[in-house]
Amino acid sequence: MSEKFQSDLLRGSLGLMVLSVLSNEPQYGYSIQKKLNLASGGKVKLPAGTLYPLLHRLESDKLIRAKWDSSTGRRRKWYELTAKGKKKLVQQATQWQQYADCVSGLLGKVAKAT
Amino acid sequence: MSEKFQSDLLRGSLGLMVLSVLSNEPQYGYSIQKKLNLASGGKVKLPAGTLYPLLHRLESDKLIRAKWDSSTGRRRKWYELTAKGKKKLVQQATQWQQYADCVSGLLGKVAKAT
DNA sequence: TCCTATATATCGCATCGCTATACATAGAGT
DNA sequence: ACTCTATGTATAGCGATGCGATATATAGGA
Repeated sequence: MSEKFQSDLLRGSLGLMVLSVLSNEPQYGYSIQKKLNLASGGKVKLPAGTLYPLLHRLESDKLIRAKWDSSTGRRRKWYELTAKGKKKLVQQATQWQQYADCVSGLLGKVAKAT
Repeated sequence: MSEKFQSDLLRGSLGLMVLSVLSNEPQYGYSIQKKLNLASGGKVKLPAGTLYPLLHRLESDKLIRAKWDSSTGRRRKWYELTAKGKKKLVQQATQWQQYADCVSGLLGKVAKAT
């Protein structure tokens, strides 16, 4: 139970989900990984090889901002949303909902047949 | 208005949408293109460079079956679902709905803030 | 005659999720 | 003291695929 979603489904929404997690409070990579896994009921398991390059992309796009912290013994890189990131989050969330509604609409008949 | 969705969103659901269109009745490539565009309110504009390779993939996966027809003057390649394709359609539609619900759930707070 | 729509096809680029690999430390169990 | 697991970040390279560009061919209308 709680199988993983196929990779292709994640395309185009992983960045959005990460931004969403960060909208509540600053997080570091590993905590984002755990939060997403938990919040999705174990369905979204971000491997490190996906997570960190993604965070780097979001940072170079100025959607998030990074800050190292070693004061707690553990060396962690904390991320927080930038103003641009907050705007992007709302924008993309809206677009995602539209897209999901669109696909659901197209699948309407199929879904009923289930 | 009626902008196109970004490419990455389409990943993992384009095949599903094509199967869905074919579930009603056999179609040829160009008609699938037009149907999807229409059914999505102009939001899904499948370029030929996406459509035909996709159809070839679905065919080599035995999800659809092709048959040339030149009797109408126009040379057309008609596609129809195989039994395997019908099964796959239901399966993928179900998974897509689960995924969409999952993402929507994660975006809940953001959506409300809109 | 020319232009647009119809109809299918392929090449090669760019993107990005993932596996594999690497490195480093904290803390618990033996 | 030692080992094992969890924590924590990082990159190289592979594979899949959407898309722009390009090619080819024909029907039908202006």
